[in-house]
Amino acid sequence: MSASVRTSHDVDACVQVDEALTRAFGILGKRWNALVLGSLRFGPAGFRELSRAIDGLSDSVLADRLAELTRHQLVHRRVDEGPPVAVTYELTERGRALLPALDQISAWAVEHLPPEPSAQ
Amino acid sequence: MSASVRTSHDVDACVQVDEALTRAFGILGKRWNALVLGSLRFGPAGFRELSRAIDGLSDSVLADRLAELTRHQLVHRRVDEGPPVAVTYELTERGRALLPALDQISAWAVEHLPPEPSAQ
DNA sequence: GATGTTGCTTCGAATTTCGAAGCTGCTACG
DNA sequence: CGTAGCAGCTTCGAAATTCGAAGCAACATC
Repeated sequence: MSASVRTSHDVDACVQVDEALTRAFGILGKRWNALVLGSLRFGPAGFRELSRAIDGLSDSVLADRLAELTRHQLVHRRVDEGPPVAVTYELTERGRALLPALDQISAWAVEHLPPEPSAQ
Repeated sequence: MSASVRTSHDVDACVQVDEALTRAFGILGKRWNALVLGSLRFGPAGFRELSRAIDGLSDSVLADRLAELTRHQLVHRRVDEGPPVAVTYELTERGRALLPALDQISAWAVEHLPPEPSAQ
């Protein structure tokens, strides 16, 4: 192994551990994905509903994010052929499994992250 | 108020709940932040060390991310005036408080997120 | 049939992210 | 001394992403 000087600990070892984290934040690390999942936390919702619920998110990006989350099978796109065709997005089991983690992050923000941009 | 048709539940109510999540993912939702925090999980590390540990992250972005995380007081920048000046980054208490959540996300990825980009 | 709502898509512009290179300060080698 | 190397960044355009506004088809409401 290319063992060079280690100042404190072997950082290279983290790379393995972080592989799962890298995969997770390949999805969650995009600007609105976690918020979309968070908005679906309490039940299914339609496109326009989500668009209004998440402030600052444009339609084009929302469509992109929903497609991505659907592709990763975190949300499911259900089409109800009415006549008034209605599209509903809801979390899959995979998506629901992520909710406890999101709750924990939310709790962390409440406890440790001040509302101001850290200006205090 | 503009109360329109609700298909399933009142999504507007989520906005309040998601405020903490929004704040959290204002930081974690940027492309490398969570990985940087994850790399500091096991102890302090230097700039170059982090640069090599996180594959694909360029120096310019790393500097940006470290500055941001430092501004939010998630990491602490310690300067050891040698003569060989050494800079060390380490998690603050606020940053350490986030680790359990990151571990949970990592565990979720191991259980629910296949290594392939959802192609299975 | 005029207006409004839903579920998107397309467009060009603004913002962000990127990699490569460069710079200072120090050590090590010869 | 001279060259080489490493640490810790900063600067620079180029590429990728994100943005808001507008448009469109299908339907409901007035």
